Amino acid sequence: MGMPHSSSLHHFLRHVSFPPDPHLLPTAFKSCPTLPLARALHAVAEVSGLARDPFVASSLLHAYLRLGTTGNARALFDGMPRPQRTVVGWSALVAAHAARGDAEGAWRLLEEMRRDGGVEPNVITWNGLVSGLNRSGRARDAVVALATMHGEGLLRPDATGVSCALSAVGDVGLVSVGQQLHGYAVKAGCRADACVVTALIDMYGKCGQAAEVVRVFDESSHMDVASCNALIAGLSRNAQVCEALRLFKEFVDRGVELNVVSWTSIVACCVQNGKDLEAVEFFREMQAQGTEPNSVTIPCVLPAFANVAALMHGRSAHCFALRKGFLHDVYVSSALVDMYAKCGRVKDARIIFDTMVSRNVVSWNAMIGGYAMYGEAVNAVWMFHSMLKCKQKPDMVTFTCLLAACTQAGLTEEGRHYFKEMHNEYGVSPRMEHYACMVTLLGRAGKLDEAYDLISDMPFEPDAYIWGSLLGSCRVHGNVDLAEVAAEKLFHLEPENAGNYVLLSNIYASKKMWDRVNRVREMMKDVGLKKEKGCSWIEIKNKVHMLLAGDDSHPMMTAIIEKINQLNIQMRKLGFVPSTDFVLHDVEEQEKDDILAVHSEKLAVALGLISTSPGTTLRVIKNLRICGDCHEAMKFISSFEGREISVRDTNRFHHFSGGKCSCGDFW
DNA sequence: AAACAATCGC
Repeated sequence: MGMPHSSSLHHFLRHVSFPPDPHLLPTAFKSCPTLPLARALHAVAEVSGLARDPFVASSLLHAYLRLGTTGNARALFDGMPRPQRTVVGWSALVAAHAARGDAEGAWRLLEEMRRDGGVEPNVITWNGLVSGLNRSGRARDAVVALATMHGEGLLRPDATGVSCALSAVGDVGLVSVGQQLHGYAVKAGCRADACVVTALIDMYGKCGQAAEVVRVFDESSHMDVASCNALIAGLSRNAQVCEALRLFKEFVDRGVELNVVSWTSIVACCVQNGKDLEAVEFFREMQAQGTEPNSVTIPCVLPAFANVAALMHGRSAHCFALRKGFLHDVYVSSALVDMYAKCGRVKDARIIFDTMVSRNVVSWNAMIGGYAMYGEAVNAVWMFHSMLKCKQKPDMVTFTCLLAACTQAGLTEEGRHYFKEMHNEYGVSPRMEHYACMVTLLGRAGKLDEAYDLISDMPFEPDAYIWGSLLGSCRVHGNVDLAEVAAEKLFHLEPENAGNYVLLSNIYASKKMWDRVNRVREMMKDVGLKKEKGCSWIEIKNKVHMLLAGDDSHPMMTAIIEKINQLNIQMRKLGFVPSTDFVLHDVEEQEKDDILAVHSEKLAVALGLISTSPGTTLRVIKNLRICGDCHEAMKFISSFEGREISVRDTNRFHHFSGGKCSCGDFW
């Protein structure tokens, strides 16, 4: 219990008198800022005999509930004479239990008020129950309450009740119940209520009904900012990012009074749909037009900075959060931990983590995942054990991060151990991503048969990622038989993924099985292939640059290409031989200009080299895994340019320095 | 007596 905010304390003190006054006390309780003060004032009321006054008792009951003690409230309520224990008091108690996530306690109270109190719950009791359960994250219980209420013929809620109910239904994803409520709202005549419109949009959005989201919005007559915001969020949830952007611009043009939620929503929308640079731009724009970010905006925008390695942007968000006192917010600090880790500053991530006032499972996972990205498995394992010591229960993401750390560092035994333990000790059933980690872990250790057995014993159908991992390991260890099994599955699961054909063909080539190499090439011609475009980001002087493989639209492209040619000459002199293993990878690009076939990370590094002063560390982020050829090249470049170069790919960090990589060529 | 829109980690 901290010190009350001085202005609320002053406000409160205006209503305290001595001797206590029966008309003043209820006002005092209404504005009472802390529990100890409420208890003290309760004692005063008790001694003076004013506690028996129904208004005094009722206001004290609500003060106790507002300040979070159901125990004191209940004791007070039980001490009240029976006629004073009305549906109002019972409803408040039910709502308070529900709001704390205590669904069982709320149901027990509901029973008790009927049986012992002889009081029937009304619509407000039910609304309080549904909305409380929903707000405390127990949407499922809220829908059960809703169904019970319906079963008892009590479903006559007003606009507020319908809004609460829709919110709960949306969280559970029960579109049919949502439609019934929609119909009810029309009949009850609250369909046009602003809260109901917003709640309907929200519900349809959460239930995956994008068309309904737009329809409800279009049918609403006035431009309510909350419903505009719900529309953006609903479209974002359903991957309709272009439509969301279009409508947001329209809101701006039509002069809708956008608020901080609107701007935060569009930032979140961009981040959730892979438009990180656009998110950064909206974040800038919101501040330019005078809307200050709040403690929700910061964790929304930080993943965008993290995804494009915008360390400077991330740092200024950190400073802003510090100035505004947002660092106490676990969402803000957890997002900062992740941002620093992903921007190459795992030590700074750790400092944030260590100074956090409260941590949840997400904070721990961000830190463990951070160490995993750096291949620092020892630290990841140490964090995991600290987490257990701090009584924080691990969840499935924890084990994904932990197993990934073991995989990156080649800790085969430890990985096996935690995979067994996650289910046996912590009751977390392994899911696809855990099996994928294990297949990679075993595959890298050369235990291909064991990896295959694990896949065969999986309780659900393995996905392409699993088979892809096995195929990759077969490439490393030259296992043709298992490679063919894996490739067969992959050609079925994702026939258009060029990488699988390339891998199998490379395996055949390494065994000099040329007829099979040709057969795979024929297959590649028959199916329309899709290759994900390589894309890299680098932050130079507070600006993030995006470089695309095979795209020469960057304004500095001529200088970049010149630098790459110069690097190639120097590398050859130092004995660099382009790896033949990756040649087929670029087979389609052969006809194009050689320069356009340069991978995006090389373009980013070349741009970094020519745009920063000597010795500056270069931080590059890439959307795919770094290829072996680029990996070798980076080692050479770090050596003769005297630069630290860090490349974060989809898997982990590669920190190149003095001709060596932090991954030890193991990745 | 109660209420709608935006948030962190795979």
